[in-house]
Amino acid sequence: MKFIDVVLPLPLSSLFTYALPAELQDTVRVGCRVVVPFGAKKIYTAIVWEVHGRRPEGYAVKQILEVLDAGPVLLPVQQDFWRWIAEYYMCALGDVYKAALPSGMKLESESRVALNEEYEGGCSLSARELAVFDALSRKPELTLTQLQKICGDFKVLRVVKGLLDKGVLAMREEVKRSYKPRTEVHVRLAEAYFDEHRLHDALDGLRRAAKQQAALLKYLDLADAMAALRLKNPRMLSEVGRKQLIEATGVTAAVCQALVEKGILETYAYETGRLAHTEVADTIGLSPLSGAQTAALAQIRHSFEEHPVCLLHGVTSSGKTEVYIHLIHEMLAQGKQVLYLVPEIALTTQLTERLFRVFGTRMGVYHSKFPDAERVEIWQKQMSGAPYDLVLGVRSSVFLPFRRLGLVIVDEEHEQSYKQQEPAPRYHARNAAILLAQKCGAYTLLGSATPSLETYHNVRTGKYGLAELTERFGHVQLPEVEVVDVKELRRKRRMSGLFSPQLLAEMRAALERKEQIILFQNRRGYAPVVECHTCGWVPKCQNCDVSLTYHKGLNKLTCHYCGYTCNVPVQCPACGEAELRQRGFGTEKVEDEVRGLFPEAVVARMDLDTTRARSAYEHILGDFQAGKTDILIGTQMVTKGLDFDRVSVVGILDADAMLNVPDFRSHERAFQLMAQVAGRAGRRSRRGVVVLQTKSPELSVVRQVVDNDYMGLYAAEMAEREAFLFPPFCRLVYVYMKHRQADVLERLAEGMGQRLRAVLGGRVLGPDVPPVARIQLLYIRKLVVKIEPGISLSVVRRELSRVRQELMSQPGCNGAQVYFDVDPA
DNA sequence: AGCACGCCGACT
DNA sequence: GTCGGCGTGCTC
Repeated sequence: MKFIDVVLPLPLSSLFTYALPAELQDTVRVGCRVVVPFGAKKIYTAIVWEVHGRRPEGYAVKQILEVLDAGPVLLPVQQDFWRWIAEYYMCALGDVYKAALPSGMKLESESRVALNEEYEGGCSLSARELAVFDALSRKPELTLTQLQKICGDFKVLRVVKGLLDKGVLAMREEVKRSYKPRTEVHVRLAEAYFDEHRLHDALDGLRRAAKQQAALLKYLDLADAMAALRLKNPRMLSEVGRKQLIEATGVTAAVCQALVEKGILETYAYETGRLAHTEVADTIGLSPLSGAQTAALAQIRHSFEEHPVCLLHGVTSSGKTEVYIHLIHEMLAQGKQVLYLVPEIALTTQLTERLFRVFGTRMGVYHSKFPDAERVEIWQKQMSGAPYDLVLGVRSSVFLPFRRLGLVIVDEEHEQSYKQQEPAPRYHARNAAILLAQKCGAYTLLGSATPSLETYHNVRTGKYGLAELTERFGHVQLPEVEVVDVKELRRKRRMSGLFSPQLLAEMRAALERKEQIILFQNRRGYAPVVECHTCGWVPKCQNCDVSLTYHKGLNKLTCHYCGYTCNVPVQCPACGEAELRQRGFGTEKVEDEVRGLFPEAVVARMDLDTTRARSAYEHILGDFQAGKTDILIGTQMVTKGLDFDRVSVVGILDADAMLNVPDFRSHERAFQLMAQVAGRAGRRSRRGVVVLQTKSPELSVVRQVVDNDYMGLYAAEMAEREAFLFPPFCRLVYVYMKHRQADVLERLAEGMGQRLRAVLGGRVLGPDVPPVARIQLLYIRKLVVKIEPGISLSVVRRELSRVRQELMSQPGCNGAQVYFDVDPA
């Protein structure tokens, strides 16, 4: 008897054991997907983790229902990788499974209910039961979700159960296959005609049907049929699409249909797949590198001789991409595969097209905005004998299978979007990629103009190698950064709304020269806070502990945490006065003012609100690149990896909004954002200008942005981090606790803090009330655990898990959530 | 995560 | 009295 241990797509850390029916003993292998029953009624797609012969004791083992794959969908190294993620980031293996596979590969069951045909009536039904009965009389079968929608005013499940007991209803579980291969109708010669004589007879018989005869001849031609016929081997026929045949013959579909009805040809479904097959016509070779780029490439190669990880530190617009391309080219020449990671928001057509021109169909793109079916096919292709050699992808593409991984590139390695926040696994794709590469014997190249302190620290301590690009491509100068003291100007009443005279002058000059402008404000909406002029009342979200943001376009107040939306009150509910005023500003207000100040300019705004639609992002960028837009206003979306040749002015409207974030990384992040957006300015012909508006021009970060002084920032920040013990001088684990009731949470958090301090002492700080203390009706508390070097992280993790277990098993903790964020971003 | 079982308030 | 609410614990 054989048994399998499987992973389920649930937040459960243990494996579950199932029995294999005798006929499946040999087909099931580690890494295959199987369908299993779980609990009273659910059915899940599980992954086979181990096949063994040990009968478990203490419970009745269930059998698996189905095997979905002939071979594994997962490589052994990925099993290792999943296990590492689960352990390191302190989550269940099932969480990793959920994040790793595209959802089309995880079928799940859904309950469907219908009237029981054997039911003969006679039961007296309650009003609710009648409602369910009526709904099912009209439709033959409904899912529980559909039924709930129809009978919205009560909990449908309980009623259904009652009716099941009475025999009125029947219920079944249906496994829905969400992934369907894309097919095309193809035609082939029917088997009966696979004989030259019979075929001749058939052709003769079509003498009076010239078009059918022509079509059949055309088919034989397209299918390369003669050789196949001679060797009597139907498998040698080439694939012929029905549409292809009709078009090539120049006839209507009816002609083809007639041949099918005569039984000469037959149709079948041919799986085409969704991935692009077309070879790119103008696949062009590599662009020659500049001297600096060549040197950087040599540094990288050299560095890889000693370190598996190398940082490419290159100023903005220094042409890092071209260096990557040459390196990728070398790797592919060695028969290796390359994974090229980019932040969520940087997957632009610009980059994709450039890579596509060089690597053509050897490259695949893995993006969460693409249809899931496409991601399924990329996964399948990676497991097949002819995988993509290069995958350009976002965070989750570290989970794709690679058999010959030689290099991982993590572009913009400092980007926060590499860290998954919610849900578990809260992994960092850069660090996960480094580990994956290590497991595969591959190299990792990290690229950034503004590396994270952690990475640069690793360079300094000799853990990572370093390559540098210190000049911009084509010797374009870095822009001049002009700092403007907004506080001073306000006092002198010289600000025009959000704009300083300096910024306005630069904008006017740029517009006159037909050059473009980028305005950066890292906050969306019109105003983040609305306030009663008289009593100071502020509208808050009813689910979260945050003020509501005013959106002028919608004329609504919305919560940026839960999406709650309401109308703007006509008068203050606290004091009855009618005058509400706005505090702070977002991109929408910037747009409003710009349109007022420059009515003749073409203005576009790019933030979460204007890029909801799939293609909006590309439209806005495309128009800007084509020069159709004069002024682009945006959040951090405008700071990423784009090269615009016509941008001569960048305005940073409110640096303080970034600098005042209560987080130990706020200055590092503000520097990164400002340096990146400043890097958008600068043309070949003339030096660009950045106007940096702030109320605190004296801050050293501001100085460092002006001087583009990364090393200055690094030194200053490292001193702070060392003095106050923050990464990279220690590791952090945040313990988050959430509960609907504030008092229960308070007790839980205190208990957790005390118990943790008992084992970890002063390394445990808090519990604290985080800046947003309540989200979606859940109150939040946070403990910070600082782990200095030399302390075993695995020991700490074990203690953390133990204490959570202990505390959660105490009564009164019902409904509480406790989770860990390891290496928080 | 779901889902069943089990224990207490407002209704036929 | 029961229907229906939610707290508790298990799922191979």
